[in-house]
Amino acid sequence: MKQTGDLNLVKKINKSIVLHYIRNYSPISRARIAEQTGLTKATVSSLVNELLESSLANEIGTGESSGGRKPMMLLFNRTAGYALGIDLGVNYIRAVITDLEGTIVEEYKVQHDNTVLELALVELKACIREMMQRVPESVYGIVGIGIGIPGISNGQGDILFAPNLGWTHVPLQQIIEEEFGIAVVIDNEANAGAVGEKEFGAGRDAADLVYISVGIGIGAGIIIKGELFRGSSGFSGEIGHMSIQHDGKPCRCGNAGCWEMYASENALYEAARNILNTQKIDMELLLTLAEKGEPAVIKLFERVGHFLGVGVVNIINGFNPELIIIGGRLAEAGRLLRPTMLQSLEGRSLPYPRERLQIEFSQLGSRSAVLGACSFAISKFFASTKVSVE
Amino acid sequence: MKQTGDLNLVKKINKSIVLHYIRNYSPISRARIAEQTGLTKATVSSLVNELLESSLANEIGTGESSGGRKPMMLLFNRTAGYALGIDLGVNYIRAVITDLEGTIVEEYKVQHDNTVLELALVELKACIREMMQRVPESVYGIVGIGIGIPGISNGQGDILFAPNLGWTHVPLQQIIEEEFGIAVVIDNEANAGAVGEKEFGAGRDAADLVYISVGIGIGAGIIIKGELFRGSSGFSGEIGHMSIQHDGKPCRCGNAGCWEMYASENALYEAARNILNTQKIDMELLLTLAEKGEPAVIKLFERVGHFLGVGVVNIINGFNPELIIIGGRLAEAGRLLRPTMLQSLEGRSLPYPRERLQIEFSQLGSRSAVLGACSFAISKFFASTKVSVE
DNA sequence: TAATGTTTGTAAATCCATTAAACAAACTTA
DNA sequence: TAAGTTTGTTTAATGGATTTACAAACATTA
Repeated sequence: MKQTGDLNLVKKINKSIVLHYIRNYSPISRARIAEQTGLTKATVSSLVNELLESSLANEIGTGESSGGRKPMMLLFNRTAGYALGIDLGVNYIRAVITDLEGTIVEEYKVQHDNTVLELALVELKACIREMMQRVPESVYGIVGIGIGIPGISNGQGDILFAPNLGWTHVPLQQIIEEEFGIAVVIDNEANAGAVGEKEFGAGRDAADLVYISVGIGIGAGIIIKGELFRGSSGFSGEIGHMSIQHDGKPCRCGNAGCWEMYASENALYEAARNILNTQKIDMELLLTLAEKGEPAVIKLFERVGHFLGVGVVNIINGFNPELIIIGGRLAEAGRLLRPTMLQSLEGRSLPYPRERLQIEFSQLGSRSAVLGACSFAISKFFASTKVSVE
Repeated sequence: MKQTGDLNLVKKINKSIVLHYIRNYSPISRARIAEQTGLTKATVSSLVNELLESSLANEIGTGESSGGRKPMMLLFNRTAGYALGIDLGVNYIRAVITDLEGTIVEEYKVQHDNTVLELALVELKACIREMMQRVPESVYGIVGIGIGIPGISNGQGDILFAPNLGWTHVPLQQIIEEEFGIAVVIDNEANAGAVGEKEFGAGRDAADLVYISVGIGIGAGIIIKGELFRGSSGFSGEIGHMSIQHDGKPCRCGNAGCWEMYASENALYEAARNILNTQKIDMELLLTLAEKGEPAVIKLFERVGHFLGVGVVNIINGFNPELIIIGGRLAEAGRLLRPTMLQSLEGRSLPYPRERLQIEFSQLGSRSAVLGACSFAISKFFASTKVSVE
C-alpha cells in the first residue's frame, strides 16, 4: 500500500486509457474515445493534445461524417520509438527491432556457443551495438531492451540459474543497462514466448493462456488475467518436470516419469536412436523422413503427440485456461503431432473445461520469444502506470 | 476499461487504504496512518471521520505519548455487522456467523441428504432463517451470505454442475437473494477453503498459495497475488484429475491414472477393503486402527501420503506457490501422512522452487470452507472498490 | 439555396479531494 | 517554567475532471 490516490494518479489513469484506445482502435476520433471511455469530451481533448505533443499520437486528417462535423482522426504513432528484443539461446543469439506495435523492422541472428559467460557477454554486446546502428531515426530512439534467457530470473533482472548455459547469478540487466544506458528487462524464454504470442500472435484475444515451449525440454509461460504469472520465486513454468508416470524413469531433476521425458525433442531423438542407424539425428532429418512417408518415423511423432496430449490434459484440469499454445522447436512438427495429441486430449479431458478451450500451435514460430522480449521493453516504456480498477 | 479516474475514485482508493490500516494494524492513530500511507494528516483525518460516522471504526481513548500530545487510538469496529457463511456439503449443511474479522459467533450443522434439489433448498432456507434469528444486534446486520458448494459455478452465482449432488444449472445466488434480500456470493468448496485459509488460517502471509482439499476426491483452490484464480470458465482446481500414471487405471472422468485414484479418501478406502474384512470402512475406523498400531493400516496411510507428495511435486513445478495447504477430510490424518509425503517431496522436487515453499496441513480443519464463505461475504461488503496500482 | 438539426471539438466556470501551511492543544523533557 | 514535540484541525491553494455553453463544420430536407 505505497501508492495513494491523488490528482496525478487520476491523470495517469485517464491518459493511459486514452492511449489504450488510440493504440487499439485507431484511427479513432476524440468524440468516439469520449463516448467509449465515459470521459468527457473536454478531458479527452486535453489528454489527446498532450499525447500529440509527446509524439505518441498523430492527427491524420478528417474522417467520414455521420451527419455533422467531420471528426479529426487520431493514429497511434508506432514509429515514435523502437524496441530491441533479444532471444539469448544456448547456441545462438537472435535479435529484432520492432516499432511500438511490434512490427519487425530489423532482424539479426548469429550462431554462438553461449556457455562461457564472458564470451557470451561480448557477443551479446556486439549484437546490441550492431542493432543500435540499424535503428531508424525516431523521437524516442530505442525505448528499451528486452532479453529472453534459457533460465530463471528474479524480478530484479538477475539470472538466478540457467542450467543449459551453466550460468548462476548473473546480474544481466545491470550489466547491459550500465553499458548502454537503456532500460533493460530480463525474463525467461518461455515467459517471453507467452507474452509474444499474447501480444502479437495466437493469444491476442485470450486473458488466461498457457504457452508451452517444447524444445530440448519443456517450459511454460503462464498468463493470467492478461498478466504474466511468474510464481512466488520466478519458477512457475517448470512444468516439463511434472510427472506423468509416478514410477517412470528417473529424471535428472530428482523426479520420475517427467513429462519432458516423453514429449520433447530429446524424447523424440532418444526414441529415434533405437530405430535409425544414422549417427546424426536431428529435427530436419526426422522431418524429411516423415515427409517421405517412413512409417517408423511417423510413429515416433505420433507417440510424442500422444504424450503431449497427456500433459496438456493435466494443465487443462488444473488451470482451465482459455487457450493453450504449443511453441518451441517441436511445434515445427505440428502437422505430424496434432492428430494423436487431439485424440488423447479428446479422450482424456473433462468435458466442461475442454468445451471452451482452444489449442493452437505457435503463430510466431521461432520468433515468439524475441517478440515477447520486445513487448517487455514496450510495456515498460508505456507502463509508467498500469492501473486496474474493479 | 469502463472505470475512469476521477475524484470519486481517488477518495474510494484512499478510504479503502485507511480502512485497510485500521483493520490490520489497530489500535492505530491518525498520525501513524498518515505517516505509513503517505497521505497527509488532513486527508486521513477527514476520511477517518467518515469511517467513524459509518461505524466501521471507533475511537477507544488516548494511547501512549512519544514526547508530545497523546494520540487518539482507532479500532476497527468488527461488530458493525456480521457475515453468514454456509458450507453446502453432499450430506450436510454447515453454517457459521462471524463478525467482520472472521471470528465465529454462532455455529450450526445439520446432517441432510442434499441430492434432491428441492429438499436441499428447503433445508438451506430453514438453516439461513435459523441463523438470522441468532445474529447479534448491530449497525449493518448481516452484510452478506457466502455459500460454498461441491461443484462448479460461473461468475454470476449460478451452479453449473455439481457432480456429487447431481445438480446442473441452479441459479442459487438469485434464489437466495430473492428470498432474503441480502447479497449472496456462491463459489466452489475448494475455492472457499483456499480463501478461508488465506484470510483466517495458515495462509495469512502468503500471496500465492494452493489449497488442496482431499476428501472423496481432490479439488484445489488457487490464490494468485492474493486473489482467487477461478480459471477462464470457473474450472480451475479440478486437479484431482491430473494424471500421475498415463497408462494407469481409467477414471470415470475419461482420463487414466488420475491423482485422486491414488491419494484420496476413496483411494484409501478401496485399498483398505483389500485388507480388512469389516463391512463398514470409514475414516474413524481406519484412524483408530492406525492409532492402535495396526501395521497394515499404517502402511495404507503411508502409501496415500507418498502419492499426495507425487501430486504436490507436480503442483510445485508448474505453479511455484509460496505455500501449499492440505485440507479436507484426509487432512485429519495429517500426522500419519506427513512423513511419507515429505519424503517423496524431498526426493522429487526441484531444489530451487522447493527452497522457499512451505507446506502445511489446514489450520481451520473442517471450517476452512465455511469461513471462506464468510470472507466472500465480507469482501463483497467492503470491496465496493478494490484498487491496485503499480 | 436556405433552414434545420447533428456532430465535433474547444472554452469558461464550477466542483471537489488532496496538499501544503499554519495553528492550537496536549504532552514530555530539561 | 520554558522549550521542543506530537497530534489533529483549520484554511487556502492546487489541479484534475465535470458541467455548461458555444462555435465551427457538416448532412438532410424542404
